Amino acid sequence: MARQGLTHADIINAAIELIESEGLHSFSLRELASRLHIKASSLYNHIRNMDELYTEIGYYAISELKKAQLRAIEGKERTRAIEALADAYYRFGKERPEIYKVILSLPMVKNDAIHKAGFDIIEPIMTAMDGYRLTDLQKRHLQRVFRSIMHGFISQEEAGCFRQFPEDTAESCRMAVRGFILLLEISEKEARI
Amino acid sequence: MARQGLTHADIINAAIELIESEGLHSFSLRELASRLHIKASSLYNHIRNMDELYTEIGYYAISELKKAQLRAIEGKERTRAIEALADAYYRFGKERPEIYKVILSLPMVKNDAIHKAGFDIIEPIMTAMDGYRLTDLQKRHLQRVFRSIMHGFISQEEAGCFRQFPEDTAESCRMAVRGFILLLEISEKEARI
DNA sequence: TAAACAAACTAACGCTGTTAGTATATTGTA
DNA sequence: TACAATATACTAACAGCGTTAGTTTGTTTA
Repeated sequence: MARQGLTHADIINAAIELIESEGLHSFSLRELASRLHIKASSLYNHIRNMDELYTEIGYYAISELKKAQLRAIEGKERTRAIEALADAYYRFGKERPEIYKVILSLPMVKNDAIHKAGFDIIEPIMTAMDGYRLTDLQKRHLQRVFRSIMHGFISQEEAGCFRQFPEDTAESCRMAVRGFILLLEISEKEARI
Repeated sequence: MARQGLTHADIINAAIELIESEGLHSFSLRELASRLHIKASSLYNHIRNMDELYTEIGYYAISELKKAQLRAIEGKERTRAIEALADAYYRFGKERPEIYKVILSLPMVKNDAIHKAGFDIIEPIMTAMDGYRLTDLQKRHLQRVFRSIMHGFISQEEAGCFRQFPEDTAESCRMAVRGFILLLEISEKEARI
């Protein structure tokens, strides 16, 4: 009754908005339904269940993060590209922490869609490393290193794990990125041997 | 009735055991109570609420991680100390992933107990850096870098975020640690200027 | 205009953390 | 030893959660 022609996309968008404004922790289907002026059970006409909703939001988050990173490295090479990439990642994590968290909750089971999402995650860093003469094996290890540094930084800062000292965390992050660049440079030298 | 003289510690220990065996995700007070052959409401004679239970388990996890790290670096210096520290951290995360996760859920509000726990987290890496001639400011930044790398690695591997390639993740982790050691070495040179 | 479909509904189930009120076993004290 | 106090268990219930079944109703298609 009082049908409003809600689409699947409307549901996802409303869910993203709600998660970003109220936090992932307090998100619920009943609250989402209430925002859309329907009952929770009516959501099931548009989504299969909560897990799939999270999965879709996770895909969205990954694609947004990817876009931000690709935009950041456009036209840049080597050190400048890596620094810009790290900066874009860091800003995404700080500006959209709730959406960022959803990525980690993705069920990384061998599934075609998740397989693609996995490669969307690594594409920016892989591209940014193009300017370095590295073997594929080195790149496969090094992209993990980069992602560990960035994810570790964002999630710990968000959780309040860096509050022991007042020093600027962005500065600590730049230091971490510098360590990664050093690693790229020596890996490059070793690859030539 | 049929009183069994349960103590606060019994509850915490049973909770830890249950989380480690069944996973943090499926943990519930009713399941915990069932394992102890009491009703869920009876738990409230021993704990204030679930948040406080998690907080205590988080303290436990931090102290275990700290012990493992301090044991690992005993008698070691510089590169060997850092590598041993990283290895101990990595193994803790792999062997006790469910308990490890609880640390991140700790409410890092300014509170005396949590303040102490925060310093328990950084003590091992701070000690391991003793062999390097660094300024206090450098150490405060660098401990964040180390923790980011290690936490980023553990949490992403646990979440399945490193499954794009078959390469050994432990090898990727050693590479990350090598980058951190490079950073320590260059920071040391800069500190002498 | 009738049939098919889509999108909403109500009601309920089993799960969750949590509280109030009650009974009983253990412990401390006179 | 007897009595009071305390601690530990209980039952019953509440509000919230995700989810399902069955039903009504508006819209679209034939």
